[in-house]
Amino acid sequence: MLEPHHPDLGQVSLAEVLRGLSDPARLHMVKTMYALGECECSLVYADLGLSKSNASHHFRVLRESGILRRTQRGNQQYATLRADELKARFPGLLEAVIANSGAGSGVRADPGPSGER
Amino acid sequence: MLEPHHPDLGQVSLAEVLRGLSDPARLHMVKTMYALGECECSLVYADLGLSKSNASHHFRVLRESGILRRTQRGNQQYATLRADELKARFPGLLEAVIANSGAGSGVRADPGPSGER
DNA sequence: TCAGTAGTTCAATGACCACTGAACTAGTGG
DNA sequence: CCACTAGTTCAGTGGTCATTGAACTACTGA
Repeated sequence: MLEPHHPDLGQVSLAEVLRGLSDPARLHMVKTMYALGECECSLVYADLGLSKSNASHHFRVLRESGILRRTQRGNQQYATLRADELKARFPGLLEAVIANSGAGSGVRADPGPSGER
Repeated sequence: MLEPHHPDLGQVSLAEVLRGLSDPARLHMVKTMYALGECECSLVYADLGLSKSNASHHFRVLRESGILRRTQRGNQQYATLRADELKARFPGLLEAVIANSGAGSGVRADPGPSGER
């Protein structure tokens, strides 16, 4: 398998990183990786109920946003947050996201009235 | 004109806020508002080259993500970052975004010769 | 009343996104 | 060689997004 491309973080804009983080499933994945360090992909999305192909999609988005790095060992893919690089490029951002990704931050409590338009 | 709806920040998820911030134009708007405090909408998007309707769209996204508050005085709409509320709800996040929204964060930079990695 | 200003709403367009299931690739171990 | 496991790629679907231009609302000042 071809080594997937990992962008130079210097080339990644803040907006792109935020876009990568702006999905509840991906936030959950990031949080898990932050807690576990390098880990098998299956571990990251096991409790998320994502299908294989959907998980693969989200991993790709995160990789292309510069948020994680993937490596292969044997039969399995491993994923690692590019935590140090992110902290160097966007100081305080990852810390804030991790600190605020707890309960109540990824899921809304109430659908909201959506009373307009 | 009907008062627009401003969501309770307690109901807004981190993913939604990140989504609101994940566009270069909106990041720019947020940065401008952070620097200027309450200000006329026209000031916020004047140097962005956004059309009126497009700017109105982005203001609505930011409002619905809980990022800003809009008020009307006379003929003009004013926009204010909900900075204190955001800092209370997602500590460190707004600070990190503002601090990293400078040059090179919203727009891809030139590759740069001192290539690393 | 009338023109001008400020901004919203609407319909439409093209792009992209999340998600699915099926087909595919690649490594592991019998 | 064969099945098994782990994950990717592909085509397609429905939904949302950014953007535009035109029509509309609402306030202001002459």
